[in-house]
Amino acid sequence: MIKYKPQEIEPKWQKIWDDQRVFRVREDINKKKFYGLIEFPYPSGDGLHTGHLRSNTAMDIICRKRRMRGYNVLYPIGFDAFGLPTENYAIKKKIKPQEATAKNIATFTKQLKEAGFSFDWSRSFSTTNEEYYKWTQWIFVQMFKHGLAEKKKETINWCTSCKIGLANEEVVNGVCERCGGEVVKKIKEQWVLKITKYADRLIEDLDTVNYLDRIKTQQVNWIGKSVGAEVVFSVIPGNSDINEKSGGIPSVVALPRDDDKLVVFTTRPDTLFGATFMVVAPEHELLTKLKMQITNSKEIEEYIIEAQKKNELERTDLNKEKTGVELKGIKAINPVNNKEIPIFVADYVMMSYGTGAIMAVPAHDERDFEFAHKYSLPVVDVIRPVFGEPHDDEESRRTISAIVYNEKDEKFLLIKWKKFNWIAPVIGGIDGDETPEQAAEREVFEETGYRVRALERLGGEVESHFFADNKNVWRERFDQPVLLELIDENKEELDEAEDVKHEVIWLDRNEAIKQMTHSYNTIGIERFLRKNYAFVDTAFSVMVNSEFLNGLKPSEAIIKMTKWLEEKNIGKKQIQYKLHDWIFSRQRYWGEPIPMVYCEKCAEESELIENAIKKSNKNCIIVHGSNTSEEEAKEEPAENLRHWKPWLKENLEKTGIKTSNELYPNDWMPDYEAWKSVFEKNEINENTILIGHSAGTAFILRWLVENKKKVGKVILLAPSIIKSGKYESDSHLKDFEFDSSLKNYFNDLVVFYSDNDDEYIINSAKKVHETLGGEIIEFHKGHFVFDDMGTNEFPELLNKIIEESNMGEILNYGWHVDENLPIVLPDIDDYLPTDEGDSPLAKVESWIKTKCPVCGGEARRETDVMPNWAGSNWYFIRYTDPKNNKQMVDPERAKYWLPVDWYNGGMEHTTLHLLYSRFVWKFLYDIGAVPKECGVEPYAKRTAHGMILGEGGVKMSKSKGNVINPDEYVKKYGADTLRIYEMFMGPFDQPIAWEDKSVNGMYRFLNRVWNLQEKFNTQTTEHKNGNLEIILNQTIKKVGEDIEEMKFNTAVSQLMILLNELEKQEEISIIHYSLFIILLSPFAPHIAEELWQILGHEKSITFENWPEYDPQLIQADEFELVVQINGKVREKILVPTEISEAEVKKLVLENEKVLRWLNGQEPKKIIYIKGKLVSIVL
RNA sequence: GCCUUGGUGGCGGAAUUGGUAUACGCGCUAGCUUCAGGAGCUAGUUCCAGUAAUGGAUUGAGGGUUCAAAUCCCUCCCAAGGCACCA
Repeated sequence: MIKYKPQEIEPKWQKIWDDQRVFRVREDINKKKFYGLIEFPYPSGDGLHTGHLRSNTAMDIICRKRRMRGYNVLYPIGFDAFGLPTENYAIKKKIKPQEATAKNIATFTKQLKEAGFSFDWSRSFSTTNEEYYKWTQWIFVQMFKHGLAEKKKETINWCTSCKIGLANEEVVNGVCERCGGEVVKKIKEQWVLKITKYADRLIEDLDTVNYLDRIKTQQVNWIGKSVGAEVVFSVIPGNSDINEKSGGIPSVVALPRDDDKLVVFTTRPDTLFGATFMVVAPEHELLTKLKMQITNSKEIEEYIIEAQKKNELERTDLNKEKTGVELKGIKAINPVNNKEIPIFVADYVMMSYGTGAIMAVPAHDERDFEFAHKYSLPVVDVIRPVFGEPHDDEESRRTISAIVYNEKDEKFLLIKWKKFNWIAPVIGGIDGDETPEQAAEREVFEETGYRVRALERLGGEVESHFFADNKNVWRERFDQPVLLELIDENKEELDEAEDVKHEVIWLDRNEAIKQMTHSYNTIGIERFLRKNYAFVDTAFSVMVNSEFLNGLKPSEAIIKMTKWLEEKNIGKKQIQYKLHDWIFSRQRYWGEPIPMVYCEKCAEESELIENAIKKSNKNCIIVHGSNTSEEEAKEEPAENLRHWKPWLKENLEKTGIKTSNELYPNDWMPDYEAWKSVFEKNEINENTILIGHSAGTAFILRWLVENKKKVGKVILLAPSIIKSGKYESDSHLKDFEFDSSLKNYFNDLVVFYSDNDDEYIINSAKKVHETLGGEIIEFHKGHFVFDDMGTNEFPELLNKIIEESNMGEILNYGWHVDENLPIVLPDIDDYLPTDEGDSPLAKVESWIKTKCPVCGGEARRETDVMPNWAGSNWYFIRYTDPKNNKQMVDPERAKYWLPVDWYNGGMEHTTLHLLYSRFVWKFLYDIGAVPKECGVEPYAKRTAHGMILGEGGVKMSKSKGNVINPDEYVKKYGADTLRIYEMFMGPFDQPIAWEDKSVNGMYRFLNRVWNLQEKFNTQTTEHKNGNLEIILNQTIKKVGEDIEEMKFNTAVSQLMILLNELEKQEEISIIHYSLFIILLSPFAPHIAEELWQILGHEKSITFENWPEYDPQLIQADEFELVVQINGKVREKILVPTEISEAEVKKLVLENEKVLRWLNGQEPKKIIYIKGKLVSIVL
């Protein structure tokens, strides 16, 4: 027998797999498919690292097992090659990023092939291929067309050393995640993808997938949905002396102006009565808007500057004390009780969450309490903890509990009741008009003889209901905890009566809480110890000091208050997300160009629209009518309506307007009756915008007259049916007066028409304008005509009108899509960004200059390039059809392979990459680019592997010099050894340290497998060895199950157990030997193939059947019965598996050793656990 | 502070539907083999006491439930990773 030489075997088999195309797959509807995916690597200059190998090996094992199970397995690989590291590497080495990428991909390819992964290499691509990024750009274009991409000014994190903008997620501890450089705030125009519109679905659809729980949790936490209410506070001019006036009648009576409002978001509207002040973020607009009213604006300005400095330098210093400044000269009105409360600016409130302003409820929010404590602001309790249940005839009492703390020895003063064995603080009733503080001082002196001084109240009152043994009555107690200090340590003599009842004890913090006999008495000390007097728990509590909420549980109060706010029109239910829209661009070179051009002329024109519909920010209803008569309708090409109808429906639904088929009762005619039902279904008031197109304008006008409703704004797009003073009459439209009286039904009118419409439309538009006034806007060719819905701009524009009517600003006007994809990244020589931080592409004038696709005038290309997330969030789709140059993917191929059945990758990618790619998938699904059959989620299952750490458990890094280079190990031991080691080293999902010594053990294992050939005997066919048979079957079971659960370490150990058993045999049969090799083959494919060939097989082992175990043969016919006496193992007896309980008991009680332990005693109890043990209790 | 994961021999770890704690591997010890070995084979290896039989202890700490706890419950400590004033 020759020696095991992996260096010879492995290249041999890698070549055979390649030459014979063993792992290439095709769609085959007769076979069950399995799509296994690993994160495609970033081909860095450092080469493949051990982490890639671990993840890839794991999925390789799963895929190889699936093939043996008869699945059609797609296991693809590619390269995520755009990005800064390569760009920097190229600059450093003075080569082009294109060259660096090509070189790195070649290295990675070689390394991956040497590891023996069963990839289908024919489907491989790099994100930098033009044929690939053409579609990445296409996806961006689709997003833009659907209003999900927008270029807008954003305060971004700017890395001063990389000269790129970073997403919030990429700033770690105030420095750049990548280079560690300083990060500053900078306002830049950025492309932003509106992932927040998908926030809800990104949470909800998690129910449909099989992800590790911690991955799901991470996704949910990252999105950070909270439900609460938006509440509007009025702002009025006000006296600045808060202490005098707080809670009183407003000092200056002034009607709140429309602008003077402060909107807050709160998850706890139930606590509104406890809101005693407000806080705005330093960036809040109120500060500039009311600058003239604020009397101390200079002080405020200084504070803001101070806060900004902090933001830049030590944003992460969270232990810093809260600071803030009151805005003097203005006040807010708490809308629930009309009380005047002060407003502060403080940097503990963030502009990026909610509305950038809060109502502060110091009694029930730790941060607000801290702030209130520091600035001596009033604290109003609105939630009171309750212990026990109310009881009939209970006696009510107001009490104090005195928390006396001695700082010197850190002990609390408690008293021990001799008769009842109670330990409690001093508790006593409040007499007459005593304050709780006075009562506490008096009670402590009376009961203990110590003279004490009250310091402060520890939160609010605590309600409890209990039976008072000492007085023999039911009690209801409202107890105010008060913190006190000793004046001195002298103790006066007590009355004998008091002394007999109880004794004084001093206990430290742990003992005090532990020894106190009643839970409702510990709350004072707990509040003191936590330095947190704010009460936040809501499990057992009721609302107090809250008028109509009093007596309710907080959870009920939230609902009631939200309803109340809505009725009074001062607030509404609101959902907030932590998730931020995805800031998309990078200002460097090595990425996909963003296929957009900017045309100044178009932008100017679009500003007109912006101005026209600005400020109208509520309901928006679009009424479309296409043709005025059936004859005319029939002339319209059917193609138009096929595009138009679904598009209109979809867009209307996005605005929240419900649509149904009745909108178009027949294929041709818009129907006024149907539109009426739409009007009726929607609340229409002065905030409503009605947009009518073509014949739809008539429906609007008619409806307004019929219903005498006033609306905010009417926008008429290309009105085409108004004729000389009367409305056109036909079978669908009644006559109605078209005159200036219509003006009474709207606040504002805008009429749009475009210059390429026929005279009829132009005249109609002018007629409307003459009669009703309003603004009239003419557009150049291209707008508002929908002869080809797929490419026309009208949908885009309408989208914006819809959207901006709800959102406010419009910034994307002037941006047009360049449809000539791919927009190829030009070859340049100077890779340095400009001083303003723009992409080096900004210097390539010849590339930038282009024609406006809409007006044909001069326009400029976008010079930002996409971040590397862009290419990596849809690559798994492309694997199913990588060579398609007509579509992103062929729907039929997508239907067969997608969704991905199992996706494994690093924990570091389970937040952003996963979230972004799920978002992109959902979008592609919505627009039909991914067929509906593929489902709403891209990955059916997602798992994560632990990181491999360097020797000794520290992170691997080049600077530490502890990076493991897989090449060395492949050379020395072979890939099989490396694969087995990486699987065996520890639990797959946990981080684990590399241990060089252990690798050799795996090599030894494979050597022993190899040497087993010596014992193999073809003559031996049936080798019925009981024990071997059992271990073999156990191994088939365990290895199979463990692979599914990714418990590769125990699968390998089971293979070792089987090997140990095989080695004990004199001779090994062909069955045993073959099965062992098959079980081993997913882990160590090369050696398995070689041994398989030595056995005389001509075909690859890849498609051999994975074995089934025999359940009968898993258990031996005898087992070792463990005998426990009083819980200790005292004896083990070999008994037959089928032994009965009676026999066991008999056998055990006859056992010599057991008798010795029993020592004549009669067992109280004997418990028999079948097949395991017997437990004797004495 | 919050979230997640984890804490078991000298080391990586196994066992968590409560039922023999320490499987498997590394390392170590002794012996065999070999000219030699950072090779191979055999035996041993949780700790303490004992030549041994055997006994006792032991799963981060403490408490509880149970005939029985690494596993379930409570309190606390430690480590790694993530988030970070989220209203």
